[in-house]
Order: sequence, then structure tokens, then C-alpha cells
Amino acid sequence: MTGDQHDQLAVAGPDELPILHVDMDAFYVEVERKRDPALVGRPVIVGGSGRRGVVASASYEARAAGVHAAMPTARARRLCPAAVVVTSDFSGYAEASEAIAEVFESVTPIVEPIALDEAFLDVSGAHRLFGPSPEIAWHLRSAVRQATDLDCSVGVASNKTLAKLASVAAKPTVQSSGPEPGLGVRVVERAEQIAFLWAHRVEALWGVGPVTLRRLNDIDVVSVGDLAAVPIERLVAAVGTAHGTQLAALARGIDDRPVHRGGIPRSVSHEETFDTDVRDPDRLRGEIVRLADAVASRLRANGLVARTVAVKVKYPDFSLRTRAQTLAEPIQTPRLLASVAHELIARLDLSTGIRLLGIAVSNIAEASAPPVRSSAGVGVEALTAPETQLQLELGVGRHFSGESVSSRDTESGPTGDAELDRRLADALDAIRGRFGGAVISHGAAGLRDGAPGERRWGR
DNA sequence: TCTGGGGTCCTCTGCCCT
DNA sequence: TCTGAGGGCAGAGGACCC
Repeated sequence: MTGDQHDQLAVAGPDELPILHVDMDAFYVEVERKRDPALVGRPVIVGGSGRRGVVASASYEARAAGVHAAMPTARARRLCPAAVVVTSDFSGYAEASEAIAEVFESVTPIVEPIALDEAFLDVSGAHRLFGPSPEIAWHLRSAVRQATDLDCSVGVASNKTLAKLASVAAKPTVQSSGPEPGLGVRVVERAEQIAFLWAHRVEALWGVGPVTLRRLNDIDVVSVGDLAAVPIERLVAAVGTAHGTQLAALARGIDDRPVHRGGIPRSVSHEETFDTDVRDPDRLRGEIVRLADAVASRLRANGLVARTVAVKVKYPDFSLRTRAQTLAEPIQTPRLLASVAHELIARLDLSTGIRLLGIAVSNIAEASAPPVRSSAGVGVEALTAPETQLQLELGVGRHFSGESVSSRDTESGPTGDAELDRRLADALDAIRGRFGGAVISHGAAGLRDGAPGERRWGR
């Protein structure tokens, strides 16, 4: 431990700075480098390699050439011709992420995952075992390194906003000469937090994206210090009530959001951008079935059901349209999901072709939990067993390829088609569990390169 | 030679019900 | 019986995050 690190430990009291933000350094790139050591020291770009792919992560060497996340891969290649482009493999990153999560949970049970490569931790209950927060931060860094051979940066502060900004300050930087190591851990003491906060540009704050930034710049707000000085009425007029009041609080260092442990997701979705715009109705029907299968698989794998189904399309001019429907009964199987999605997509104009198709479900509950009642008072009996879930008011399509729900179908009983549907989904799950996701798919979807919903640019 | 995927949250609008 | 107000919810779109 360096002298600076000891100074930090001496200043921070155990309860002063309960929040840690841990962020892995160039996570996807470093996972790829563990798999292929030949990538070490070379500029690396991880992302979609197809015609419409974008950069998911870039090594610090590639960042020095101007490459950044969300940039089209084709442009990144031009900026950094020496870079090795590796296609994303999210299952591999998820594995590393699980190992990191285990390290976090060995320190505190209050962990809020933000993404595969970052999380907030509330360590207020961990001081007796692990010491003051800065000491916990250094311990986490070395424990993550030991478990995964990967580096992370840790921010330590009194709240989430400050901890997040602190972890950014702790990260390696990119100089013209190449990557420079960062602090590793940055502690923001209470006495310095306002000065630290106000020195940041306003876009560093959570919730300030391109649109909000433009609106803030319009009222001469550039730094967080500027933001703190603006009368709240002016701020609210510029960015709206909820956003304005939240930003005003954040700019004053006020952020009382607790660290939430991960729970049931609010929504589950799967979407895909096609290599070329799709106009063919048959092709679209197949894609709907494939996407529905992907979403349903994830619901079933996590023991969840959902009541609202939405479809999303992106047109060639990048305009987006969504159509959604909330059902009286929660659903979980691919055939039901595809049926509803087919009905929704029929309400959209597809004559110009589309570049993206997505299916999302929300209103999610555990399969064993009593479902939410609709505003119309349509009651749903509590679902307590998989068999009970089959008692769906909504009927099922006649064909596995996803024919629309009809009134005649609605009259079908709790067994019959629904039972077949469940058994079919169970069988698919079992086969995929044993042989992998790519071995079987629905007839209308056809066999593709990967499992349902698996990214087609996967390894 | 364009612009991914998987999420969350907020706002606005329209509808239904009281 | 009609009408308006207001609450709650669904649906659609948008902004933002990593």
C-alpha cells in the first residue's frame, strides 16, 4: 500500500463513506485478452463486426486513436487500422462477471449490479470485518484481481453520484503516448465533495445525455458548479420537473438513493438489427418467432411470467414505433408470446421495410407470485404451479409458427393446446440445457447460427 | 459510409371509472 | 340523465445508462 493510500485510510471514518462504485477497466477487452494473450499490448476493438455493428468496448490503445464505445465498427477500423476486431461474446463476459459478483458478495450482501462490469456496494455493515471503506476498496481491487486476473477501479464516497464520479477519476487515462495507469481507488472525503463535484462538467452527472446537455448549455450551464447556481425554476423550465429537481439536488451533492440489491427485472427484451432492411412478411414472421423464443426462454429460465407484450420496429430512416398490449393473464411460452407479437406487428406499416425488430415483455412477476390485476378489474387467479399457469384466458395460436389469437382459441380449455404448448416449451428447454441452444429452434425461425436470441456475431 | 442491444424511468395522452 | 373533475392505468414515445 502506498503512502497516499494510508493517508486516505487515516482520514475516512468507517461510517462516513458507505458507498463504493466498482468499475472494471476495459472489461470486454481484458476478458478477450485472457482468452487470447496474443491481443495483449495491441489495440483491440470488441463489438459487432457486421455491416451495422458498433463498438462495445475498446482497449486503451484503441481509445488513444479516437475509438470509443457506440461508434460504428467500420469507422473505428478506419480510425485505428492496426486494431484487432473481436466479435462480442457476452456469455464469456457473464462468466467473468459472476466471478466478480462473488467477490463483491464476500464483502457485503448489499450489491447493486449496474452492468456486467460495474456495481454499487453499500459497505456500511462491513467495517468490523474489513475496516474503513477505503481499506475495503483496496481489498476488493486485489480480491477481484486474484479471482479473475482483471483490474478494476473503485470510487469511495458518501453517495452513489460521488462514488461513480470517483471511480471514473480512479481509472486509467489515455495520453498521446499511450495508456497511463490510474489511481485504482479514489476516495472523496466529505470535506472535499462539493469542490470535487463542482469541478466536473455537467455531462458527467448521471441523467445528463446529449439532449439534456444541450438544454443546459442553452441556459449557460456548463459545469456542475454552474448547475448548482441556477435557480430551480429556471432548471425546471429547461428540463422538466422531475429531471430538474433531481439535477438540482445532485449538483448540491444530495443523493439519497439507496443501493438496491438486484431483484425481478422490470422488463425482458430481445431485438435485432438486420444486416439489410427486411420487407418480406414470411421472413418477419420467422424473426418474430425466433425473438419470442429468445424472450420466453429467458423468462422460463428465471421462473418469471409477464403480462405486457410490446413489439418495436425501427424503419430505414431510424424512426421508431412501438405497439404494446397488456393481457389479462401472464404468459411465459414462446408460442403465446409470438401470437401476441404477430397481432401487434400487424398494426404497424411494414411496407417500407424495417432495419430492426424487437420484442419486449414487462409487468413481470415470479411464476409463483399472484399476478397483478388489470385496471379493468379482470381478475387472475394466483398462479402456484406450472400447471396452473396453463389456465390462460388467452388462447394459443393454431400453429407453432405463431398464428394470431382468435376468439375460438380463447374457448380452448386449460389442457389441450395449452398443455401441448407447455410441454413443447419444456422439451425445448431440456434439449437446449443438454445440448446447447443452437441445436433446436422453432420451425418458422429456421436453424440459425446460434441459440434463440444469441447474438449472431457471437464467437 | 453510419448510427447495437438490453435495460430503466419519465412524460404525455387518451380512456375508463367514480 | 347528463356533464365535468379527477384518479388510475395503458400505451406510445423519448432520454438516458452501460
